Amino acid sequence: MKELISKIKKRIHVQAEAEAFLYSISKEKKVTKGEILIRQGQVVKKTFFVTAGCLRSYCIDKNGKEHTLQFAIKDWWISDYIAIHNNELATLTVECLTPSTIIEFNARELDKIHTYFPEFESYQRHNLERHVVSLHKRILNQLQLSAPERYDLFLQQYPDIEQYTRNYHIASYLGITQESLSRIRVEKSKK
Amino acid sequence: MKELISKIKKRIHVQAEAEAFLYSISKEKKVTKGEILIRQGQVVKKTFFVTAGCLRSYCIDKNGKEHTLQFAIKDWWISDYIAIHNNELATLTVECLTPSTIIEFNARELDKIHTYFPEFESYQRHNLERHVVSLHKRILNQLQLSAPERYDLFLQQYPDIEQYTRNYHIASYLGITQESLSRIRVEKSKK
DNA sequence: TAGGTTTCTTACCATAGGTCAATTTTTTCC
DNA sequence: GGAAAAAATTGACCTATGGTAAGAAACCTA
Repeated sequence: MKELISKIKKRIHVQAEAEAFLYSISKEKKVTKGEILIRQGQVVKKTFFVTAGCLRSYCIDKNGKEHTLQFAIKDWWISDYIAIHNNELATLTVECLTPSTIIEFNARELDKIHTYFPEFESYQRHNLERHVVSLHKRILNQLQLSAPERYDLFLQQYPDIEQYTRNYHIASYLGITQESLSRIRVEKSKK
Repeated sequence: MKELISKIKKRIHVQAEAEAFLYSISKEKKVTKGEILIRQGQVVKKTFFVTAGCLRSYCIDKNGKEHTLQFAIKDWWISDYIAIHNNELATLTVECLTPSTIIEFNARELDKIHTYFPEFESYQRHNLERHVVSLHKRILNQLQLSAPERYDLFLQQYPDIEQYTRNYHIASYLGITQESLSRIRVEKSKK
């Protein structure tokens, strides 16, 4: 929790009351590998800040295949924002990939911080802008790059993530099968 | 411009001063079909609100192929947010697809509205949240749907856009070639 | 409304990546 | 440390979509 607060403090002034509020609505938790924090089809109340380890969010399509939307490592937030924003049931599943430490927030409560402490508006707006930009880039990459190119870029962008993930997690993020990823890795190692 | 202000007023209170500020930094323009508002590689200073017609943003890859990131019709914003946010040269081109009316803003000036009139922070945060959600959905659709399914969904989501666009605009949004889209349309009409 | 340009369609072939199944390797956990 | 489970690899084959090129249709614009 200290990490999160000091991260916020780098960008805005955090009053003692705001800090206390954040503490009051959060709970630090250790989660084990394989634990499911949000399950597709259920009500989503929580959002998570990762302080150690790695989580991912994914959806399961009509053929039972998984598609990874996001990985979250230290200092990232993860939840099902589609469900939270639209007030719908979860379309995503959030799964813990390694033993991790997270801070759990009630999403509705957390949202109130913008009302109580308006300086958080600008903090959050900035975060969302950054997020939008990274999503724009991801979409453009998906449209214009081949599978091997996307994999190379992924390794650059997330150099540390392979230690946490299985190959099929990465494949399902890149939009290919694990078999294809395996072949791409073989080709790459030949060079 | 009235449309934009009344749109904002639906969500927050807009002081007369804020309204005046918006007027002072904007310019309503008519643009013709084919006009380029932002060109890949150039400095991006402006952001556009569409009041009539249709624009799109796209990038050109190393093989010269276009990939559409976004269409913008009435009441949508469009620019190269990657460039604006990262203070880089444009990676996108913004092109006018039909005769359109737009309101042009200097992006830096517009950003100041959040400082001068903090109630716009929450307005903008809400917009960004919605945008993030729609981008999440687009990524998931791209990962899990076939080309014909993506096309069907596109027609549902943008029922009016076909009147403005050429088929290859849509194809490049869906991540397929115009020839493939043509074949998909033939199959669809057979049913 | 003619002539040129752009867009769309179609046919044929090519290919990236998918599917399935068998095998090997790695991880898990008692 | 070793059995069982999970993950990764590999090979043979398949399929959705891409590439190319040519002709048809649509659309500007004079």
